[in-house]
Amino acid sequence: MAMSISELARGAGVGVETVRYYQRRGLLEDPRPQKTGAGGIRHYGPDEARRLRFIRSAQDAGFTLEEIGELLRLDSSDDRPRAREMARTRIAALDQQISRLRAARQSLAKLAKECAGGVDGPCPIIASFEGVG
Amino acid sequence: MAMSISELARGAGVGVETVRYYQRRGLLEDPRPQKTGAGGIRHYGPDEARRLRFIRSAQDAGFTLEEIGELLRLDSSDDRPRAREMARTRIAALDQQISRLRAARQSLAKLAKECAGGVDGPCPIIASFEGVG
DNA sequence: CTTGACTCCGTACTATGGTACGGGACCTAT
DNA sequence: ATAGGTCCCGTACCATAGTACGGAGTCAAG
Repeated sequence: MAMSISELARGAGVGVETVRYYQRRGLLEDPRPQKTGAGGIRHYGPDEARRLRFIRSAQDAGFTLEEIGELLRLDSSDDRPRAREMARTRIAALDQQISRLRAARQSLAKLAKECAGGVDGPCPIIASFEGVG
Repeated sequence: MAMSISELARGAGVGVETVRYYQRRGLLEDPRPQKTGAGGIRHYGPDEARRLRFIRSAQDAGFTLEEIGELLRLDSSDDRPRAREMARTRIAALDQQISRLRAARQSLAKLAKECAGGVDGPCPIIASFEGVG
């Protein structure tokens, strides 16, 4: 049940240094300040593991660590409007980004196709992107 | 026909400093080395403008500036296999990224919905992402 | 022929998200 | 009880993609 930092890290697919970085950023709590003075080895439970996985998911969703910090704070507060707003804002950004990536994919497909077509000579890489940006 | 650096930059929606940065990186040529010694004010034509727009498009497609440099070099070489390979690799990465973003969008929609549902108390932000990463 | 906008150039600084390093403490198996 | 593997801690460093700054040169208009 109680994990070491390296087990915690491995469980989320990140490095130990990354976990420690998140602690420094205040995204993960450092489970120990109340202990009797001396600095000893930390132990982590499923809560920390979930929190860490959440951080990675939220990162995949495009939130910055800064925003993730806010989300984590919201998770235990009652500010629903703020949480909804953040979600909506990010969804809009995601939709935009997804369309951009789709457009980019189109251009690349075009590039690959045109490049496969001719027999020799350079393929028109720059031209393949014309009228896209 | 001949533009100043700031016109070139504006035309691509970037800053002058960014153009100069790309020149330093070797992505845009510096139109002048062969001129008679003295360093004077550069003038840019439609070629440079297209090249700059390409850089932005390729960035949207997720290529790094390093990779864009390679693409630009490929554009005037005959290495079609390499160009196709880069395109295919990037398309695969884009497809992955698009799915990830879609999944993230799902989670966020869930978060927004659950957060809108209850009347008070915190909304389960972390829980909304469970089973996503 | 000066003023103000723009340019050039080099260097330094920024933000983001880590990654590495070195020394000491600690824990476990032999 | 000692060797090897972890852990803790602070500090430093890294890559990417710019952005800012200061001083000097240049250019067009009034």
